[in-house]
Amino acid sequence: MDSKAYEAQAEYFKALSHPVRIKIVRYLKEGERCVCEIVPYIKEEQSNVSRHLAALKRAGILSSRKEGVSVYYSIKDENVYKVLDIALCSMEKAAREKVAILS
Amino acid sequence: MDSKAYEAQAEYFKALSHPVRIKIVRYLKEGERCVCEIVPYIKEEQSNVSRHLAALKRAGILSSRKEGVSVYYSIKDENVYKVLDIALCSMEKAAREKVAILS
DNA sequence: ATATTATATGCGTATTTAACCATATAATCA
DNA sequence: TGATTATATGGTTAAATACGCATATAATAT
Repeated sequence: MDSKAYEAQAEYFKALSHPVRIKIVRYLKEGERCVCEIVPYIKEEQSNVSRHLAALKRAGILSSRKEGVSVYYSIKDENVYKVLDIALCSMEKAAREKVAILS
Repeated sequence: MDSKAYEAQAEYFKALSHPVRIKIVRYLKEGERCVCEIVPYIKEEQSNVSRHLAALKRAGILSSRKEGVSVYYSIKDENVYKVLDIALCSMEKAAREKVAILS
């Protein structure tokens, strides 16, 4: 594995390294949503959400489709949920171990 | 899932969002290594590597153990390799699709 | 043609991150 | 004790990121 590969992988995780972006990805598990649905769900500035969506798209995690005046975003590859779930699992395990150590 | 959980997950991915840290994690797949082995492998400043190691430890991805003057780092939970591998897989898939579209 | 709505983008700023260099700390050895 | 080695940390700086506000763009409706 060469240095470009490490950089590419780092980019992928960088896209997932913000709570708003994690929240967006999880929200889209139910299916594609347009920006006008995502913004009120996320409860952040529209321009801010727009940039987070762009970041996720750049990383290849989301894709988008324009319909009239609306833009619909969706998950490009369901594997991202495996990534999220395994990470969560691992974190829960670590947290439980910490509890065990402290009690 | 509440906002703290999104932040915690984001922290985990932030720890993986740098090429040097990915490289360190992959290197440690073979087993624990001391800083004096990791630094020459990574070929970056010792202080720089030390901080990357600290970041991975803070995120709960690595643990460390002191033996004499040396500090040995190791993977805390092998699940991180599932995370890395699935992410890589997903990226490869996206890249192959791009090739298909362009040809 | 004008107004309206949905989304994206430019700009300024504050915060965070990464890197380097120098130095502190801690363990071992002579 | 003093020197040496391994690792971590303080300070500085440059670059990247996140955010808000204002505005551009593009599609639709009147």
